[in-house]
Amino acid sequence: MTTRIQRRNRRKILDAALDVFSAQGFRGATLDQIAAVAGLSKPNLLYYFDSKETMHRALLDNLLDVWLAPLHALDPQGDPTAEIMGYMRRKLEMSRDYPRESRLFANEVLQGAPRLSDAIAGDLKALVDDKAAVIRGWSAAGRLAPVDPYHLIFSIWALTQHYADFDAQIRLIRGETDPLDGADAFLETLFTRLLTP
Amino acid sequence: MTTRIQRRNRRKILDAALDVFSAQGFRGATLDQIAAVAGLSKPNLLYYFDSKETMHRALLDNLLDVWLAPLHALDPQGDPTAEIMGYMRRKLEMSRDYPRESRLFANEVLQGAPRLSDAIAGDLKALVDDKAAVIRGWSAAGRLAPVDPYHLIFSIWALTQHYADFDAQIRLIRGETDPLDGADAFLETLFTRLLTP
DNA sequence: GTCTATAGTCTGATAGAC
DNA sequence: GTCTATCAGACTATAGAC
Repeated sequence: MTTRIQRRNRRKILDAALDVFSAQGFRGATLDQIAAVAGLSKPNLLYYFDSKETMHRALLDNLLDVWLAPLHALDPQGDPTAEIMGYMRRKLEMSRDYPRESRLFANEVLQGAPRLSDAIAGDLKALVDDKAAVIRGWSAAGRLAPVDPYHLIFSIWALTQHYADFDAQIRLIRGETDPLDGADAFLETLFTRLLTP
Repeated sequence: MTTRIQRRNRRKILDAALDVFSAQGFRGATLDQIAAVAGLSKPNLLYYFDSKETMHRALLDNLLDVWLAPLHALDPQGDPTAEIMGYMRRKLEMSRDYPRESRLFANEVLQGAPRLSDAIAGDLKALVDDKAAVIRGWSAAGRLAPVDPYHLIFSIWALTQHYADFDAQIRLIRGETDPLDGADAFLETLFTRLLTP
């Protein structure tokens, strides 16, 4: 039996954990920091989650569905250029709306994906292989410029996630300007020129 | 007076430290790991470097010169497209030849650039502002397609560093294929199409 | 210069009162 | 359910023999 208070506390803890894990990585984060952000005591955190590891796992499990959704939505029946541009736009929106999730993911992969290799080699690889075949078909039919579908997908990841993951650097270089200001127009031009047959 | 043995040991330690810091981040790394990789005892590490922090600093200081060199080499007198393509190629080579350095840098920036903000807001910003002005001039003169110079530079960083920083993910998706296989041809096409007036 | 031993601190997790 | 107190292990750094 789960009460309303329990659900609320679990959510508060996971939100604080996302704050800290995404900013410090798994080993860099401490339960003290998470407890402080959540406004709860350290033992209280461990009443809701068995361990630091469990907390982190819960975040990654939540993350993966959200992370795969935009690519999942790429429709083989749609217009090729419009579908890929739409995918790019959705990924850029995710960098704007969920920068912490992007950095949580980046921290993991950067450190060799120790807790994500199963998910990446499983669900993510299957999804990418599937959509890569669709894109290859579009190119072969002349409906899209000939491009390597894997590098195309990687380039969308790299360009959109960069704005969340390297936010600190971009801010220091651009000063007052919002890091994402002009990014959509730039990426729109970049991919339109690449994809038009 | 610095002996040959001292120089050799310092180099061995820094190489081991780069291995571990780039793979685990600053807090994730331990002196035990670095000592094991270097083949020295933990107190011996601290004979050559005052602290873990000092070791990390030494790596970052070395890194910055190497990191800025490719953009520094972008020549205002050269052919616009050739200069930018050359810069992109040099950055991609750095991802191939110095992936650990790329990940060391990525780890730092991802965690808010706590130890790099001065260098980024100083030397790096000055260099980027300088080269951005050059690129803007080229576009205004019609020698290059009109592009936002900052986003152009960010896109080169994002696309080239992605192959080093997200290497684990790319390997899991591509299997046997070398992550960088086909990357040069893809990026060549992408930027040629973007930059041609 | 390099080692073993260890001091002192931080951190994840548990015990037990309320 | 939530807290204070605390344990056990890991970690950075130092002391001191050789």
